[in-house]
Amino acid sequence: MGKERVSIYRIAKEAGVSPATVSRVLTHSANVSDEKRIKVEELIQKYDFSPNAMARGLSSTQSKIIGLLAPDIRNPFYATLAVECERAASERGYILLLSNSMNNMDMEEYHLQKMFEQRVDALILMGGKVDEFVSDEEYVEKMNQIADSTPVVITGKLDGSDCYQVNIDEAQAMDILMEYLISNGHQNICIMGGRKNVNSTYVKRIRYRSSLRKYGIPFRPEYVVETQGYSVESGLEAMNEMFDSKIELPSAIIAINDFTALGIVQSIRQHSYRIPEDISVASFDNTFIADACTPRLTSMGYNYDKFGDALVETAIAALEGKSPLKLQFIPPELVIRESCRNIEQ
Amino acid sequence: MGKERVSIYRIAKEAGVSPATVSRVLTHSANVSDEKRIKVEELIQKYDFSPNAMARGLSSTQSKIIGLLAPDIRNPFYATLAVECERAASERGYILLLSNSMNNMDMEEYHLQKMFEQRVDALILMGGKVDEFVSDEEYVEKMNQIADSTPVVITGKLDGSDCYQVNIDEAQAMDILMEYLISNGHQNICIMGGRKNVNSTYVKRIRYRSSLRKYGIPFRPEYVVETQGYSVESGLEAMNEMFDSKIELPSAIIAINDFTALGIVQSIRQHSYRIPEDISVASFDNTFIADACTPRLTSMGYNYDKFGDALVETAIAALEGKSPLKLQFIPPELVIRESCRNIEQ
DNA sequence: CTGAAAGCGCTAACAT
DNA sequence: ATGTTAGCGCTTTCAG
Repeated sequence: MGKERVSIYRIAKEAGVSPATVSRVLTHSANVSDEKRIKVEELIQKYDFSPNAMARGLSSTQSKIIGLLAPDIRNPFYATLAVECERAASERGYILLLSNSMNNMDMEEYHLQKMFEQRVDALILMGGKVDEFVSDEEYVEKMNQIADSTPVVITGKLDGSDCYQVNIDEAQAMDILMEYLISNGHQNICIMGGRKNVNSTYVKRIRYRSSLRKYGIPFRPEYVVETQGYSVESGLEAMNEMFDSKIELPSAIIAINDFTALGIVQSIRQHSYRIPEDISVASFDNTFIADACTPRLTSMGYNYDKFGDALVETAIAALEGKSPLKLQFIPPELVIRESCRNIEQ
Repeated sequence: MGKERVSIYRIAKEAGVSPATVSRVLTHSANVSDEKRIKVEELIQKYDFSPNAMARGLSSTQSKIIGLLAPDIRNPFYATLAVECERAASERGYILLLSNSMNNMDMEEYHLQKMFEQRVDALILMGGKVDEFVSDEEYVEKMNQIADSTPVVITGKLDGSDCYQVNIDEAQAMDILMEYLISNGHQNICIMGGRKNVNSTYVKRIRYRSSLRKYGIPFRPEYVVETQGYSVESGLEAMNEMFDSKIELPSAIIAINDFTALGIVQSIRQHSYRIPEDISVASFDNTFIADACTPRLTSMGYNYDKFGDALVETAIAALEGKSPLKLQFIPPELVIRESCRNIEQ
């Protein structure tokens, strides 16, 4: 370690070329004679040299970093998406800088700040503030300010913002799920979990009602159950309350996500009902939870790998000055397992 | 955007001071007269200026980034640990650069390379190669090479390496769990899941046997069940095989982790046995899975937030030239839920 | 306490 | 095809 750190200067001197030439072979940005190129490559090999990303970024004014701000990767939905974004970014020569906002404004701001300091080339935002039904004005203003210098791609919605949006087609997802349940003879269908001020939840409820209308099934307000959280516990408590109330039990329950479904399943089992014999349960997201649950959950899934691709591709297209679509939808897919039954037979 | 980007020069000029002075107020690295400091701070506020981390890093030769290489954050164990490391790093002014190796050597190398290019100040490695019982010689050599210039902290083991280690005390964890089961009357205890060439698994098996010996319980080799993976499916298959074989069913099963436990629970239920009435199940890691399972799983947990602190603190101490402990252990804690019963009554 | 100036390691014109 | 020369935006001696 007493040695001079190796830089392109060191390589250049030893190879008898200029630093610029070393840079050229490093970036393939221009032709270099075979002779010199090979010489330089040998030295690079010899010293196991790799260029300093900070210097490169400073000089090129491109960090080759994409920032990804998620609410909490302990939620498998975000973990899966994050992993796919990382893959997509790597495939395109970018690094993913992942942070968790923990659903906390201060944290969110802190990480946004740090990402800005790193001069990330683009920003991907998911969940949290960008998923609220009524967009926070100040927040929108701040995002627009960022979007002014850095492309911002969001999963969710942010009214009046300059951001690119790549969203799950929640509407279609709910339509498909409702059709599946109704065609299996269900009429008393409950949608359980979530807050109406969360956009994705709002959209699902809207489509739930329009599906009912389409099939001529009367809407029962008590079958739309709001919960504060999107957790296992939320589902458990909501379902317990339904048992405690005198509400007629639905034949099928749509959980707002896999976590909530898990809680609902627990409650149902604790009350000695069987799934799907007595009650059918379906959910959204199709994380590994759906597959790990007993019985395995029928769930609306998304092609996460395409989702990651779309997010990252949009970000990169935007930062390269191309104009990607402002709004894209990821098609949902119904994954049928053992938690729903046909009640007509 | 036609405007000159704001840098410390812009601030300096407008404040009538030198760039060095702006830098000083930014870093609090030296005293600046109140008058000038306030003037500068006002301008910083006005332009919403934040320093370019690449320039700062290049100049100071400190990136203030800690790299964290995990196998796969879709596994809640790693997700939890990653979140805690991120928190710990943030609290100390560092950024966490998280990547997933996906249990793939090429990916691991790729991300290690990228982290090196970013000149991360320290590296935290978990799972994968650093958890193999027989350490890969070439890998050790490479890690030592990295450790030569960058502190490396690992969770796991790497024989003959210069790395710092922060490990779960697997031995104590197994001892506690065995004592709990045995004191609840269990004699036929099975340990299911994992590969013996994974260090953490190896240690658990060793202590399993020594616990048996301590309590004078005969060792039955058929009660040590190896699986290739650490997944739900691994557990399901292993338990199914046990049912298919003519082996006497154990009264308690220790799963190598929560995932495997989940699979085991599924298999047991499919075979119409009850938990814990017929068979007790316990596991390691105490992720949210243990709490979400039905019945809720008794599991050996760790204080993840202390774990994250230890990892990050060790990394930072090392990079600051202090000499943290080379080897530290995180104490385990038994979380008792409803999946094990006392069979003596 | 403050400013001038020299880098940090690379890329990107601009020459040649 | 290759070398020279400026920077990129900050920190850090070194003077004063």
